[in-house]
Amino acid sequence: MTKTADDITKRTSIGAQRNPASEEAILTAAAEILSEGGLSAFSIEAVARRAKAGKPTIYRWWPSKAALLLDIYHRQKGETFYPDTGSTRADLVAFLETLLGFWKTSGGEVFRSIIAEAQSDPAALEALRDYAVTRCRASGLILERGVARGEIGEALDIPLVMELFSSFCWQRLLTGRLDPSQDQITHLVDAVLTGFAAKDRAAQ
Amino acid sequence: MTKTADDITKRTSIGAQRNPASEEAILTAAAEILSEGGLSAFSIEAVARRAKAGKPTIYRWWPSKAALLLDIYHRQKGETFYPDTGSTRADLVAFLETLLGFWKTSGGEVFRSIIAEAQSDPAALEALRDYAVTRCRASGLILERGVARGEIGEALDIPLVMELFSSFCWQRLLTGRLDPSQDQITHLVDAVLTGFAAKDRAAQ
Amino acid sequence: MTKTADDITKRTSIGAQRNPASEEAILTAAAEILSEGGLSAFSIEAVARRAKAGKPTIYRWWPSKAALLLDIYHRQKGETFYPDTGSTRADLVAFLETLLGFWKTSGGEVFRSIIAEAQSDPAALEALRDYAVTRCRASGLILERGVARGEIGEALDIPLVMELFSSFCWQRLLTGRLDPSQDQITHLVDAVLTGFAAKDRAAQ
Amino acid sequence: MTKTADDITKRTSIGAQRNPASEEAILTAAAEILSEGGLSAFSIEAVARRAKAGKPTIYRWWPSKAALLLDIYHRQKGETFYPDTGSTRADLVAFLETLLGFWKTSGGEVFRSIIAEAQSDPAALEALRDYAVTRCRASGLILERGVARGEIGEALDIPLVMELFSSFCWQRLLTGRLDPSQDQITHLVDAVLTGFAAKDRAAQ
DNA sequence: CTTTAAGCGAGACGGTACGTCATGTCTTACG
DNA sequence: CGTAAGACATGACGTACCGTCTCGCTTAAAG
Repeated sequence: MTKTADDITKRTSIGAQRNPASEEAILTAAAEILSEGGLSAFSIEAVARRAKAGKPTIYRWWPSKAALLLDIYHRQKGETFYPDTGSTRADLVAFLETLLGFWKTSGGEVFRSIIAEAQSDPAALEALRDYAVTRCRASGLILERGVARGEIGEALDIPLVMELFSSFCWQRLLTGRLDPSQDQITHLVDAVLTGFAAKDRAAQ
Repeated sequence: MTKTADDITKRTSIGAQRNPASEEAILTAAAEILSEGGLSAFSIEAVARRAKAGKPTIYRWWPSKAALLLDIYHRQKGETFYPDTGSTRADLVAFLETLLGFWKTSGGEVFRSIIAEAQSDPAALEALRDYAVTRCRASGLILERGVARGEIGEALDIPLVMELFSSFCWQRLLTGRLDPSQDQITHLVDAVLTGFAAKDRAAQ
Repeated sequence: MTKTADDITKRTSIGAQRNPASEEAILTAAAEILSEGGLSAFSIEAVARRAKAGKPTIYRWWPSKAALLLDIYHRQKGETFYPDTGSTRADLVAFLETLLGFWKTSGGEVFRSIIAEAQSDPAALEALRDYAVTRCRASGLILERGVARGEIGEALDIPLVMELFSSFCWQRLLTGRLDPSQDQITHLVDAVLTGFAAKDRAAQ
Repeated sequence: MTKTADDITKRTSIGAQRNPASEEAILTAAAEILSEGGLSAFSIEAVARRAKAGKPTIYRWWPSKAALLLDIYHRQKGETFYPDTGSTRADLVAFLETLLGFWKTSGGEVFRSIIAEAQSDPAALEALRDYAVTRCRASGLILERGVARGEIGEALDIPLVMELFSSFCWQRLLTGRLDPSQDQITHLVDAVLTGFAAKDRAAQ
C-alpha cells in the first residue's frame, strides 16, 4: 500500500452509483488514522477530513464506526492460509506465530479496535461473534488434518480447542503483549497437545 | 447491595477530606448505569448526574473513566477463592465455571468495558495488563497444588497455561457467549489436561 | 418584536450555510434573557438552552459573549436619527432625551452589559472604543448644523464636546440613574452652550 | 507599595478576632492580580491562592467580589485634594488631569472593574451610585470657590456640571482612552466654561 | 437526447460529553 | 471563635464528535 489518502485531485459524483475512488480514499484514510493515533484518534469526522470526503458519504456506506473498522480489517488481512507441514504441532505453532505476527505488524490495532467497539455496539458484537465462530471453524482445518493423519482422536471438539488457541492471541492483543517468545508458543502447543497431566498417571 | 444511588438526602463536604458517602454514591451510580445501559451509556456526566455529585468530585478521585471502571470491578468482585477439591480437573472446571458465572451475573459488563476502554487509553491498558498477569499467577495455585500432588509434571509453565484458560473466558465474554455448556467446559479441561494427541502415540 | 424565542417548531440545517432562523432565535433568546435576568443571567449555555440551539452553533457565529451582545444592541437600536429642529439647543436636548429614553426602555441593559464585558475582554474593548468614537463623530452632526447656522464658532472640537454629552448618558446608565428630569437636561445643555462663566466676565 | 503578597511566614488565627495580617495579605494579593491580569484574572479563588488564605476567610469579610474591589480602590486612592489655584479654569484642568493620571498609573484597572462588576451586582451598583454622587458633590468645591470669587453665576447646578466632567473621565477609562492631550482638556474646559455658542449671539 | 435521480463535497444544525474552572458553602484541625 | 485548608454540589466555559440535514454540483441511466 504505497499510495496514501492524499493523492486525490478532485473527487466528485460519478453518477448514481458508488464512487470507488471515494471508497478507496475513505478506507485508506481510516487505516492511516488508526495506525497513527489509535482508536482514540479514530472518528468519522477525522476520517472524512482526511479523506476529503463528506460525512454523509461515509454514513451512506458504513452504518457505524464498527462497520468501517471491519472493512479495514478485511482489506488488510487478505486471504488466510493454514500452512500444512504434515505435523499438527508445527501447524499449530505456525498458526499462532502467523496470527500474532500479523497483529504485531499491521492488523492488531484494527482488530483490537473492533473488539473495543463491539463492547458498546450490539451490531458490531454480533458481527464479531460471527467472525470469531467462523474463524475457529475454519482454522479447525489444522486439527482435522491431524485427525485424518491419526495424530488426534476423533472425539475432539475441534472448534472448541481452536477457540482456546485464538483466545490466547486475543488476550495477548488486548493486553498489549504480542511478543511471546518462540519457546512459550511451542511450550503451549506441546502442553495442550500432549496434555500436562503427569505421564505416569496417563500410563496407568 | 440493596440500596441504590438514590437514597441520599443531602451530601456535602465533610471538611478537607474525602467524603465516603460521595465515593459510595458515585461507585453505586456508576455500577447501576453500566449494568442498565452498558458502556455506551456510561459517561462521567451521567454518573455525576445520577450520583448527584459534581463532575470535579469525580475527576478529583478518578483520573479517567477506566480508573472508575476498575474501582467498580474490584468492589464487585470481592475476594477470589480458588476451590480445592483435591482434583486438578475438578478445580479447573470450577474455576472456569465460577469466572464465567460471575461475569454472566454481574461483573461481566464491567470487565468488558474495562477491556474496551483499555484499547484507547494507555494507562488503562497498563492497569489491565498488570491485572491479567497477576491473576494468571494467582490462579496458578490450582496447578501448583496439582504439581504438589504429583498430578502434573514440574516442567510446566503454569502461568502460561492458566493464561490459556482465562483467555478462553475473556474471548467468550467479549463475544457475548458466556454460556458454554457444562460439557464443553469439562471437554476443554480434559482435552488440555490429558492432551488431545492420540493416546497410542503417547504410549509409543 | 412580538414573537418570542419559543415559537419555533423544529429548526435544522438548511445546508452548508447559515440558518437565519437559528440566528433569529438565538438573538431573540439572548435579548430576552438579558432583559429578564440581566448580565448575571446571561450565559452562552442559557442562550443555547432557550433558543433550543446547540452551543457550537452560537460559538460558530459569535466568537465571544461580547460579540453576541453587540449584535443584540445593533439589532435593537435600528437606525439613529438626529432630529433637526433648527435650534442647536433643542437638538441637543432631544438627543439626550432620546438616548436616555432608549436606554431606559430597552437598550440600556444591553449596552451596560457590553461596557461591563469590555472591561475584561480586549476585543470587546476595541469594538466599544470604535463604536464610541464613531457615534461621537456621527452625533457631531447636530453641532455641525449649528456651525452652519452661525450659532456655534468654527473653532470648536465638535466630537470632543459630543463625547461630553454622551459620557453623561453613559455614566447615568452605569450608575442606574437614567431618569434625570427634563429640567436637568435643559439646564445642562444651557450651561454648556452658553457657558457658565459669569456673563459680566464674558462681556469683558 | 514595596512589599508584596508573598512576604508572609505563616499566618494563622489570632483568636476570635479579625487578623489584620490576613486582611493585608488578601488586599495586596487582590490588587496585584488585578494589575497583572485585569478583571478576567480576578477571582476569589485566585486571591485566596495568592494570599495563602482560605476562601471562607475572604467571604467572611467581603460579601462579594465588588466589596473587595471597593476596598482595594479606597486603599489605593488615599485622600483626595482639590487644588486651589485661584482660577476655576486651572482648577478644573488640574482636576481632570489628576483623575485621568491616577487612573492611568494605578487605580484605573480597579475602578473600571468596579464599574463592570456593578453591572451585574445590584449591591455594587448601589455602592457605585452613592460613591459617584458623593464625589460629584465633593468635587463641586472647585466650582463653589468660583461662585465665591464671582467667576460663576449662582444659579448653576454645580453637582450636575461636575458630573459632566467626571463622566468624561469615566467614558475615557471605560474605552481605554485615558490619554487625551493637554490641549483637549483645556479646550474642553474652555468650551464648557465660556460656552461654545457664538459670542455675537451671546452679546445680542 | 433530454430529464431524472442518485452520489458527491461541503458544512451547518441540535445535541451530548468532554475536562477545567470558579462559585459559595461546609467541615475539620489547629491556635 | 478565627484561621488555613480543601472537599463539596453546582453550573458555565469552550471544544470535539455525533448523526442528520440541505445545498449546489456532476454524471450515468431511464424515458
